[in-house]
Amino acid sequence: MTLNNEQRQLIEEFGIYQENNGFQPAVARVMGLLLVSNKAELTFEEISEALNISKSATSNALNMLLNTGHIEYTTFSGDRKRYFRIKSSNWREFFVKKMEDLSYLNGLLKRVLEVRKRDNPVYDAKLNDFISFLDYMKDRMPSLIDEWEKSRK
Amino acid sequence: MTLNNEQRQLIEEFGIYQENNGFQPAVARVMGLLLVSNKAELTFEEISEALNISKSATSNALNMLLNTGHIEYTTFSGDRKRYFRIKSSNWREFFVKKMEDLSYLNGLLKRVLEVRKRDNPVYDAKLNDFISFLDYMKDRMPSLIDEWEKSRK
DNA sequence: TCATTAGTTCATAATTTACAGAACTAAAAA
DNA sequence: TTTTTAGTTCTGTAAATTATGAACTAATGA
Repeated sequence: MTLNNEQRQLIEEFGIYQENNGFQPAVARVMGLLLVSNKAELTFEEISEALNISKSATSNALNMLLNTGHIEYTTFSGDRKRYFRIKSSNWREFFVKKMEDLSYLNGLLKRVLEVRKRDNPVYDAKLNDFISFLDYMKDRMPSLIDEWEKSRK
Repeated sequence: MTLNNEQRQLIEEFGIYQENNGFQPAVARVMGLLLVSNKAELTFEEISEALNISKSATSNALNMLLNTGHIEYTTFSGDRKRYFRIKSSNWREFFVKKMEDLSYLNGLLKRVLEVRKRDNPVYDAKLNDFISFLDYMKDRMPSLIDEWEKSRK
């Protein structure tokens, strides 16, 4: 597990990005490492050593990432180790989750409109604008993905 | 400042949503209150009392939200109080920020491709897919917003 | 000029989080 | 059968976060 300085730097930057997305620091670093490393698959030990985190932190991080479907592992017969890698199918899911998040927000905002009673209708109108915008986005998203796929061919 | 149970509930749910977006609990509740309250504009005191948070927590939350451009206030002559409200222009900015966030991620991923040296080209291919997808999204977003605006008329 | 109001700042307390280290377990190897 | 390996779980704690309350400030009003 040799990492050059650029790789180490990138792991940190990606780590901070994912911390801001609500991941624990060590978990975020593991994702960064699996993304940036020259080897696609790394063992428990390699991860623990490369990132200088304890076995318990490594265990915790890997299990969290397994549970949330961010990583997976393969095994080889006659080798007790597991080889962890980023679940590559996950990019699409990641984006879908971002959209679902907006969808959840939109649900909250619709309830806000139902619950509050404002004298000045301008406020409700503005909020309605945003709600309609989010609805529109959600609507268009599938065809947008479609178009992208076609444009690739 | 009377809030019914639905409103209180919604403030909490919106609060948790915004906590997950990186806001402090009290800050998130202040946003929720300003969104859900029947009055569009609330004073320092009303906010502090409605949410049952100390003056210092209120001061801190309001200044944070002012600094980050999430709220604004008006004043009335002969009245020393400030009347805080959500900056309504901000919905658009909120969405733009989400997109910028994806754009930042995309920048990181492009650097990942440059830095790592994978034997199996399939991994790079998959990552390239995602990068190209994000690029495509960023490209299409302005015209999508355009279309939405036209569809409103 | 003194009191009040509206809000800020500071020290500190309470809570949460994030991780290390050690003891442990279960399977495989010797 | 004992040892090694690969990882888990549990306990303690350092550090960070978040909020409180009290003291303070600056402006207004009486």
